[in-house]
Amino acid sequence: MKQVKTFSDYMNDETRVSPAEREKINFEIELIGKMVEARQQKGLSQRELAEISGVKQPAIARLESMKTTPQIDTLFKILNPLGYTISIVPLDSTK
Amino acid sequence: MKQVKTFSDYMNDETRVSPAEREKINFEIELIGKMVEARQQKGLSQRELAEISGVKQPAIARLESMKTTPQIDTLFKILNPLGYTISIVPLDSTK
DNA sequence: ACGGATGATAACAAATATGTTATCATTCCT
DNA sequence: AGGAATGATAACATATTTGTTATCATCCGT
Repeated sequence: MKQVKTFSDYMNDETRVSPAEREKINFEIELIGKMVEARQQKGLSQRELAEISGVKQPAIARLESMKTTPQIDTLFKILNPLGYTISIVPLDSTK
Repeated sequence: MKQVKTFSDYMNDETRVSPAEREKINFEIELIGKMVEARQQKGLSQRELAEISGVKQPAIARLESMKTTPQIDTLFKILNPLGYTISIVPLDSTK
């Protein structure tokens, strides 16, 4: 049994988390961070972003508190007015 | 009001689409292209990729023929063994 | 011609996200 | 204190994707 001391240890343990799951978790952390930061930096409330993006305020709240993982169309609806998009990149380009 | 479900519906819809919808279309084009190309370049059949990724063959077929838009966890499950991941980038960095 | 592999599709169940509406606790301002 | 704004949450309906299982047509090699 491996000793798990940190979050990184947990994330790097492939017996518990697959590489794809790790990618997803890292992506969500990055997503929520940029999403919340950009929204607040633009001085927008969840309700205002809801009006602009077309995604309802409860859905935004659920996403920001990581209760749910967004669908791709929801992702673009929210990221677009915040000045972001997503792109596909080779795995080794992120190291 | 027309129901828009697939990429074909987008292409056959002459009405305007929002910026977020356009981002989604571009993303899906990029995704399917790289997904199919990488799979074939690795000499993998849909069934083999299904075993490796954990995503069932019918689901892969639906995605490659753009019948459905993947969920984010499905996206990572498929892209990871093909050597890709996705990242969040500023909008102007894609021009 | 035959058998195997391949991609596509059908039908239904299960899982998950979002819409909708309402409400709540907290913070902030007057 | 009072009121408005904010983020979070509840409950339920709706929409969409995926799992599951089976089947089909086509192509390819023997």
